[in-house]
Amino acid sequence: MINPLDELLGYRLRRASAVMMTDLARSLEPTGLRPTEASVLLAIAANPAVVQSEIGRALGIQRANMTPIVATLLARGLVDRSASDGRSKSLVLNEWGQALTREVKARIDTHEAQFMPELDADAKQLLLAQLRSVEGARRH
Amino acid sequence: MINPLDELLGYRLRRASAVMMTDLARSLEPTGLRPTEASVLLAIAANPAVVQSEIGRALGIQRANMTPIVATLLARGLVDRSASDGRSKSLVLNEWGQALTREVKARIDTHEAQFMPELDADAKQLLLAQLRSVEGARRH
DNA sequence: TATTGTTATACTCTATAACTATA
DNA sequence: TATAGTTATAGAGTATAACAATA
Repeated sequence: MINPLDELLGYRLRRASAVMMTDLARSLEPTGLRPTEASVLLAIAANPAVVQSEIGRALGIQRANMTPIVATLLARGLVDRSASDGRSKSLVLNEWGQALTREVKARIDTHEAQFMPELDADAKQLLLAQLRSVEGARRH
Repeated sequence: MINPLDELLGYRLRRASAVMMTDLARSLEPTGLRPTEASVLLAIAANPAVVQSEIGRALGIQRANMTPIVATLLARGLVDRSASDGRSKSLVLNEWGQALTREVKARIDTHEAQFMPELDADAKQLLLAQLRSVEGARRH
């Protein structure tokens, strides 16, 4: 059967992304984290005392959707939260969060390596740059 | 703020794909079709009398999820369905479906062009090939 | 036995609107 | 007025299991 979408950038991105997301979800399963939760965990790890809404802006997650994600990380005892000013709340990883972050990073590294077998460092950087350029070509 | 996901292929694919999917949905809005429905429409157009389950296999849509998509296309009067054998059902576009397909193709072309400003034909083919290779590197 | 299509259902991610409290 | 966080809700896409009808 002819697939008329084969040559479409948007379609290829969607399929490639779906494959990697499915594999990532499976790779993270032993940590009990979903991809979105893991991405927030890594963002907190890289930016101690960051404010919740700022993570959302950086990761493209809306404020309203950050709430249950952070609630999950708090409920699992990975993150500590304290008032930054009266309305903002700073997030930091505690000891368990840091330990789990190391495991998450290792699992993501293994996962990523599965999908870039034949690309050298330069080709990988070019590919990432092209993807950023696609993302940045957003229409307004 | 540092985004520790910036260099991850999976993350860049996800973000780029999300941007294009959002724009595609908006580009298709005047047709009343969602991206998934449009993709099935194009698949039928390219493969007259194709069977429903085969479209699903080609597009990565499960049988169970094809049912409501095809039902929408039937309800909109774009597609005709007839028994292929006792259990399979052949799908063809009728006159309205063909007309809407032309509009969908035009809108997708415009949409795609927005996101590949500086790539020549060779670079585009290379990029598509890399995305196929990512997709094919699926673990089992 | 395997396949087609269907139904029902659940989960993940995303989107919007409205509310409070603080700045 | 604008921002941070919350709540509630809806939609779109995807996933699985079970079923009837047919190959």
